[in-house]
Amino acid sequence: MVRNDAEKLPVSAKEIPQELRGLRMTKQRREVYSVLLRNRDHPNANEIFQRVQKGMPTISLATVYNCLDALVEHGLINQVNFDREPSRFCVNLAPHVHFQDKKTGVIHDVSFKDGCQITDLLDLPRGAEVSELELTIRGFFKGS
Amino acid sequence: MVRNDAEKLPVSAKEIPQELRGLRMTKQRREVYSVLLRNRDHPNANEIFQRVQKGMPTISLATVYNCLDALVEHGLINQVNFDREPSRFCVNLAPHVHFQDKKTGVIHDVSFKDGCQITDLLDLPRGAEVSELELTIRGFFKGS
DNA sequence: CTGATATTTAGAATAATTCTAATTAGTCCT
DNA sequence: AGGACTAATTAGAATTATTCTAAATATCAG
Repeated sequence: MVRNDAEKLPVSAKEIPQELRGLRMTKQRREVYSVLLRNRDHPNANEIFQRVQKGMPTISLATVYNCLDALVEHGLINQVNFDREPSRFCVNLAPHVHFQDKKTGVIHDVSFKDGCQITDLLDLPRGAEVSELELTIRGFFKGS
Repeated sequence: MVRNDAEKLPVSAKEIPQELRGLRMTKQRREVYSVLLRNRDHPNANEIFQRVQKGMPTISLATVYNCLDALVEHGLINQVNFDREPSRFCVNLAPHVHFQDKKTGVIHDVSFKDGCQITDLLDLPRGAEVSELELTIRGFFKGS
């Protein structure tokens, strides 16, 4: 699910304060979060674990999962699922969806054209109120 | 991923021919498929297994997975993923997306308003050609 | 019928994630 | 600062959906 959020993001580890949205920024959470800020390629938990280990060799994979959960819970990151692949994580809080290049596996953030609401296109059942929406797209790049 | 497909569906087991879209209809595949036709509540593999077992007590869970794979491969059913929950399966081949009621867990098929293309609303990267698209929505029903 | 191929089966294996219980770190008093 | 609470981290075990393996069975082509 992707949230709509106008708040300014830290761009580097140094800008991450002691506490963010009520979440205590422990050393481990800061490290996980800053790995996501540094390289926005939608890594999965294991990839994040490997990257964090470089600067913090004693961290455990369980902690990475705990940190990711906490960051997701507090709305600092989004969890992205493509089918049943391992979940990926994303710091982009602006409303967007995901396009995966089937050739390279690379995931692109895709934003909405101005003033567009996906739900306007749908025949939602009467009375249905949307609280989470996830759109994932796969495809190729023309002539590649 | 949900396909666009105007072909008429069998409504019951009796109508399922020997072969469908090049897929040999073995006893097990027919049974799995007819369970999906009978009760269109988006069951997962294990639920399908339990239902099929009633009429075919010797079937194995691995076979249910094999049959579901074959049916998906041949475009007879769709696989539906909500986050990291077990995959669910759906015989509705018309273009549609899924809305899950967070209160009851019930999944509703949601169709598009006439002439609407989701991808028209998106700023897709230059040259991107969509081949699969999955949209899942969760929410509540007003006043419930 | 006979051999070739495809499917089914039971059970083991895999892999992402979660859980458990013990340790460590951080916070809040006074 | 010291002591008591609480929260977070850790290693490793457990869980669970799914896939794999190898043997048995069914189906098809000639």
